[in-house]
Amino acid sequence: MARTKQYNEAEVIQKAMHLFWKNGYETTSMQMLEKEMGINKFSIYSSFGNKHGLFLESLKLYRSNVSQVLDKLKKGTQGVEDIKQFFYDSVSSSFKSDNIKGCFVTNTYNEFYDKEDECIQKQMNSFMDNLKSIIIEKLKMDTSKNEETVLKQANYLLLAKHGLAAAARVNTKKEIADYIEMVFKNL
Amino acid sequence: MARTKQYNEAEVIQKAMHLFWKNGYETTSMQMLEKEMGINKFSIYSSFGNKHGLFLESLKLYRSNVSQVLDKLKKGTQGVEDIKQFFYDSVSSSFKSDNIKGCFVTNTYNEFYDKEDECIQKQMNSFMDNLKSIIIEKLKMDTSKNEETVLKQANYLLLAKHGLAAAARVNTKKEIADYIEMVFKNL
DNA sequence: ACAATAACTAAACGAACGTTTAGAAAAGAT
DNA sequence: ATCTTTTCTAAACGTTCGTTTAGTTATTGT
Repeated sequence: MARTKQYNEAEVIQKAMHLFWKNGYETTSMQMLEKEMGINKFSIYSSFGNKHGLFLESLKLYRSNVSQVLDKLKKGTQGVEDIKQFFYDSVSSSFKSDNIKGCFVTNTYNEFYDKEDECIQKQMNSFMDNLKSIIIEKLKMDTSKNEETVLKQANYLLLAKHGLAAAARVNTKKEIADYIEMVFKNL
Repeated sequence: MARTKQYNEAEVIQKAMHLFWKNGYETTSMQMLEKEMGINKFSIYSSFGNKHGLFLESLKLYRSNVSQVLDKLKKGTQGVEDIKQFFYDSVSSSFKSDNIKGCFVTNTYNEFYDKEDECIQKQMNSFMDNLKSIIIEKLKMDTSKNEETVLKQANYLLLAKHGLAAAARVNTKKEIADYIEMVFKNL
């Protein structure tokens, strides 16, 4: 046969993901990706097609990482308390090391909102829809709430989560903790 | 003397501001600015130095526009209710016409957060500090709140405002109204 | 050991970016 | 009306972008 790859695709995607996560799509250049991933442009293109393909793989990896946190939320039995814990879990990964970069999905959502990119939009919407249905499920555990209240609170929480992810990039851990506590005070 | 300018600087800044507001700094190209402002690149450079200078002028214009809303907040006598109204006022301009683009300052804050641009950072910080002190002032109108509570709630509201501005770009008017109502439910 | 084949390096591609510049057009002062 | 001065047009500047391509290196099966 022939020569074998000198890099592991899963490993280099992870490195690409962190770069995209930190800087966004447009700001991250192929040059930066080369350096961070430790492989040549040619290798990137032969493995992932193009920059966009690499970004999609990074998004998928992020989602699969985050699915652990979502599973934990899904399996919870404490309703609103589970959601609150999910909020904390969501931002906790932003504080590992010194890289505060919010939520990759939300960052992407903000960057691509008016870009008309079907692949990305699809990923975003399925993520958000999934999250919303889980939140509704948790809220319904409190049977005293009627349908309307549940939906209103779900919308509120989604927006709070969105805002939190955006704010997580520029605020301190304490400020964010205070914010989460206040958000759930209202439920 | 000689030929006179065929455009009004104040007018073209306004057009530039809307473009930057909608797209952010990097995404807005000189080509787009030429088209939107209706003048040539040469004119832009002779009036504003460079793209960065034009952006700073756009930010200043935005702040001076927004200062009306801030003055209204400052003059309010109803404490928390004034802040709530300020939240509504802040997003209302996003719904004039179909251009939902959040808060220009917050958008800029997010884009420039890790860019090390002193001029921009300075503008951002002075805006945020100013807003925070006004919010604290309003919260203190309720004399039953102690210093600690006031500071905590002010941080909460700033973060909520930040998140709101980010979310305003992707959410509907109703979702945003629901969010604001929930934010102020127990202050 | 050798030929075949895939992975690698590095240079170049066209396009778009922000910025500059040389020359044409126009308006006020004399 | 002419001269002077400034604005405007339009083309080109050097970089950087994402992407491609020719040529070299290395590994595997025979």
